[in-house]
Amino acid sequence: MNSLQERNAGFLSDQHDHGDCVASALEDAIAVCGERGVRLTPVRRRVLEIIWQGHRPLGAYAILDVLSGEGHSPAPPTVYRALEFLLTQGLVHRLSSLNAYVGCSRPGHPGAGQFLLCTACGTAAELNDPGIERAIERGAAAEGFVCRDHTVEISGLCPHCRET
Amino acid sequence: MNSLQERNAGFLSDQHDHGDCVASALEDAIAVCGERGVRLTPVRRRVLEIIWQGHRPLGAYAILDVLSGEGHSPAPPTVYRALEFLLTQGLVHRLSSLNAYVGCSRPGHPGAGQFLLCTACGTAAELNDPGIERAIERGAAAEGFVCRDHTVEISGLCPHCRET
DNA sequence: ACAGTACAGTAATAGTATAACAATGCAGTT
DNA sequence: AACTGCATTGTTATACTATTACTGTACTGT
Repeated sequence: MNSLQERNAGFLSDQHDHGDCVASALEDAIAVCGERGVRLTPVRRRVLEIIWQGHRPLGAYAILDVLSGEGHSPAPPTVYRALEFLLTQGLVHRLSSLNAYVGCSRPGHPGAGQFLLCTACGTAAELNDPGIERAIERGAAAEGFVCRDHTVEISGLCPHCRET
Repeated sequence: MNSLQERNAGFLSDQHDHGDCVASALEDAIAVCGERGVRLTPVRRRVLEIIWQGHRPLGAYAILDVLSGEGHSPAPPTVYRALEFLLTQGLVHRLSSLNAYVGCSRPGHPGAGQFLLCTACGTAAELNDPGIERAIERGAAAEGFVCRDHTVEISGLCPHCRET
């Protein structure tokens, strides 16, 4: 199977088996958590799966709704705690311009990534573009600013939607 | 008087007369609104002033608190409507990673800008860095994505705070 | 079995933002 | 000056996002 990174990078084009994509994300998450000695508990795992169901960012309460439809019906803190764990482990990202969460295409790797958000279909694609990162680092350094983290969310039209 | 852009760009260094900076922002706003035939009403003007009181991004409810301390006591929609107007006219920016609002250093110019957010002192500096913008445009184009808008919020330490 | 710790459940509440409708006020016309 | 139309603001209620604080449960190592 291709790496998740390869799969996800190409998902805006048409060769994309999404079933594999979710399964692959989960495998990677299990591996990452195993290496680090942290526990991917059932709730955390289920939240990660739900997020990976689509390439659309999902709000915390949308995740909660899915869980509620499964007899589970947890309260908000349960979901937020799972999200916090997944964020800490680098398994999901938070998109602050949408108040929503999306799977990380390079589980366990450091770095914030950049996101292409289609305003028409709602999909999010992750970039890890060294050119963008360098430009940001330079721009910050020119002001004497030390960069610790960054949020880059680009909204527009994905290849599919720009044609319609 | 220097242009607002010049003043603001240099505000992380030490030559910065903040009184002038607010006055200048207000003058520019009046000019921009005049040219466009839109009305900078008292509420809108006051909200803009409050935002320009500091280079710290301010939440909508913090603005509301300031207004309440002036006998005014408006409800949230009043503030949000003023903010919406100011955003539309390019007089303020919203920082979605902070749910907060900050004055625009190039009132009336198009473009989203990039922000340096100091996690120690809370100041926000705006960049309009063509290098970052080009890198983003390229990264998006490489995925066949049409870029309409972007959010770039860089957190870290400003020149003052990195020394302590 | 036991203690210690991490995890999840639960209830309440804080913080951010908007919908819907009523009232007011300004601009241009008669 | 009175009238009309539209932009603006007031007001109430509510939606949406997130966290605090406290309780209970289950896994880990001894």
